[in-house]
Amino acid sequence: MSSIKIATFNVNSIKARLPNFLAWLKAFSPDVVLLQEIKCIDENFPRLEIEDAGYNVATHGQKTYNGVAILSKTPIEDVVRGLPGDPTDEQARYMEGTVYGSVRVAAIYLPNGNPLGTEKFTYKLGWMDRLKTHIQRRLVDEEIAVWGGDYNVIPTDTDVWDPRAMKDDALTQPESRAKFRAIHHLGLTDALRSFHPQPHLYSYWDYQAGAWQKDHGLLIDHLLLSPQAADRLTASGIDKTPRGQEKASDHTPVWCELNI
DNA sequence: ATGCCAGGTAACACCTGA
Repeated sequence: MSSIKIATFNVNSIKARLPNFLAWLKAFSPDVVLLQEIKCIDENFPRLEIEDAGYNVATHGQKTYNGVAILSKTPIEDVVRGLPGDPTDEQARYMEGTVYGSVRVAAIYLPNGNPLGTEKFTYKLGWMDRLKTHIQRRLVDEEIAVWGGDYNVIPTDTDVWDPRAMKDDALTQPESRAKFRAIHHLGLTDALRSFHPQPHLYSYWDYQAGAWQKDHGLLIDHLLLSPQAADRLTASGIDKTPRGQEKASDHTPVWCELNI
């Protein structure tokens, strides 16, 4: 029996983050990484640099916005790009692959949904319905599976520094929270919360208004585990180190460790 | 009430983010 560390990290542009990200890979040595907001097409992903660091790479990018990727120290098999359920959806926000032979992982960049009252919020809610339907279908396979990423949902009022500051935000709306709960309650386990139930743990701090220095954060990056993955969960956490560095992403990695 | 900061694109301003 050995264990693997799986981390999710919204890098806010892989090209802008490359030196920081390579330093983090070396220091933290995750076995699998789920990336969001790579903000480039597949051809422009810095594949060689990341392969040189010891990782296999699978990408699902697009120009300027969004984009997800999976990195693994082992080959990435059976890659599927895009979230099923809407053939007209061209935004690169979802991909899956199998790592370590039998661990199914998905990288998720759920729509932000702001501002309320626009088609952006409608798109967010529709995307969440599609995600729930898809996960429900995948759970039938009883695989060791991890759905990790930037869910753009603050699950409860204790997952934000001041709920009043976010009360009109798509991330805290009852509809957003209800759909997140519906996904969670399919039988998934929140890896972070299994070991760290305390309030006011954050994975995101705005660049503006000194949010990092004041610890005015949000918890929006989550790792949801199938029962078969949860049975193997041994540790989890948030690595705040990258957020404190120069040229940081506004997010920081959330990770879990599984026995395989 | 709004902008604050950061990244990308394209162009020397605007869009998006959460």
